[in-house]
Amino acid sequence: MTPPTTAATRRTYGQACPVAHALDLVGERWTLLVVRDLMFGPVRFTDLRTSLPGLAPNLLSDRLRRLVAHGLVEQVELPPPAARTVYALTPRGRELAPVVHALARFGVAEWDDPDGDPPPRHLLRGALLALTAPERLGAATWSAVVELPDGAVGLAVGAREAADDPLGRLRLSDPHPADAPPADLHVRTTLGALVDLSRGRLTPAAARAADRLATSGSERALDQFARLFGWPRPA
Amino acid sequence: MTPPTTAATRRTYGQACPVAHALDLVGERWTLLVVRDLMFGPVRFTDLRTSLPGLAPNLLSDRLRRLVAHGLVEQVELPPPAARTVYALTPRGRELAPVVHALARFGVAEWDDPDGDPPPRHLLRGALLALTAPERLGAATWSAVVELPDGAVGLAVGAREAADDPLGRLRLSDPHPADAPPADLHVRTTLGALVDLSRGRLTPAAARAADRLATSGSERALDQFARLFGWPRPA
DNA sequence: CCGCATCCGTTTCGATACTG
DNA sequence: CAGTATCGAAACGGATGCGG
Repeated sequence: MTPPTTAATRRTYGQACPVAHALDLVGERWTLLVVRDLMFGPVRFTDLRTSLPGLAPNLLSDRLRRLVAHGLVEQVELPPPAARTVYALTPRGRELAPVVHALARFGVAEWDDPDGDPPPRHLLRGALLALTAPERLGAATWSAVVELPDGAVGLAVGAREAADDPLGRLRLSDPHPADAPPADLHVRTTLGALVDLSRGRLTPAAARAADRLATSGSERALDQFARLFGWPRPA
Repeated sequence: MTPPTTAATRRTYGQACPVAHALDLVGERWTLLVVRDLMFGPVRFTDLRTSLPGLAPNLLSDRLRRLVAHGLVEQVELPPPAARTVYALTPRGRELAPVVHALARFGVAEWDDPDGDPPPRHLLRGALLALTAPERLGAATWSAVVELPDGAVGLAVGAREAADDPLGRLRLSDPHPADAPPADLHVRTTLGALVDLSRGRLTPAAARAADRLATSGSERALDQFARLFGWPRPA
């Protein structure tokens, strides 16, 4: 009596609802983590394997195939001198940036002890991004270098949205390019301090006193930085 | 030879990443749709069953239990005169609003023929919300009634965030309360027209000419409404 | 009727092995 | 390096049942 299940039965919510439709595309296990790892630029199959331990290769294969089929990801063939094919987000795929960012901001609220349990290097930019609230960006343009124990990340705020960047005016680079123009601001701190600051559990003054924060450079840029990361105002 | 898998292995990503952690909490199948249906207020178990056809009761049970365990949902016992228990988002659970909203905005971009395949009534507010871009809200406060073929939805923009509302300054009510103060603006249209307008595939003038849009009331409120829903400017 | 718990066939996942 | 093939273990989906 089993209805023949025409093999077309890929599990779908099939509701006339935008949320349900979005989850039909990216709601499966691992899919949004794959998108996360494509968010900062093209990567190879193997890069994804190492950045997503626990994801079996057949599943990664399946997820990528499905993302490609839905037009969110494309396979790009590189010129022969080097590694063959990379996966990259399409413009439509980049529209998932707000989804990933919203998840990151939600998840970061319960992130305890980021210093004791630091993310692998390739997640550094994402961790920083999760602490920012881009809607609080002022009109100014500025740049900064954030020096964390694991390395330095560059941060630049442009005047307008960069078309090729999923993140709008914000641009993160890891590692910070050595030949970049000098940044307006240098911040030396730890992820844990940034988390505590953004939650208002720590004031900049207290962080400095505890040697968890040191800054140098433009005062104005620091002001913007503090706003972007939600630091408590000195009042 | 099966490794004993200490039974503690509930599938978790276990990555030191805010996105992965968020998905550990709400990444399972159905979970975010349950949250979506709690977003506009408390509902009963049975309400969820009817608003989520295809979700088996044991799974709904499981999802709710898990959400409660994580502090995102709470079970509220109602006074005896009526239906017993309802499920409601906790303040922490309401912080998922940006996630659901981001998914809705992503999903709505591929929503074709909303008039031919209209969402069930309880999703009307969500469908409207998916078409808005709250970051484009001006400072003004105003209210409107949107009359769709399936019913009228009230929309009110407050001066400040309402603490008990996940949506910030935006407040949607369905059905539009008959005893509410008169709205600044009346909009009679269809979901399909709103979608086309927000995608810039239709101008307000063309929509009026085709009898897909009729408005009355405050010009200023209409201006705000058009901005909020991303209508193309007459220019 | 409401709020689930139980049972069971089907689908998906996860680990490992293997191939161009 | 970039995947495919295989197979046991979970998770899911549907039906049914049962106490309050």
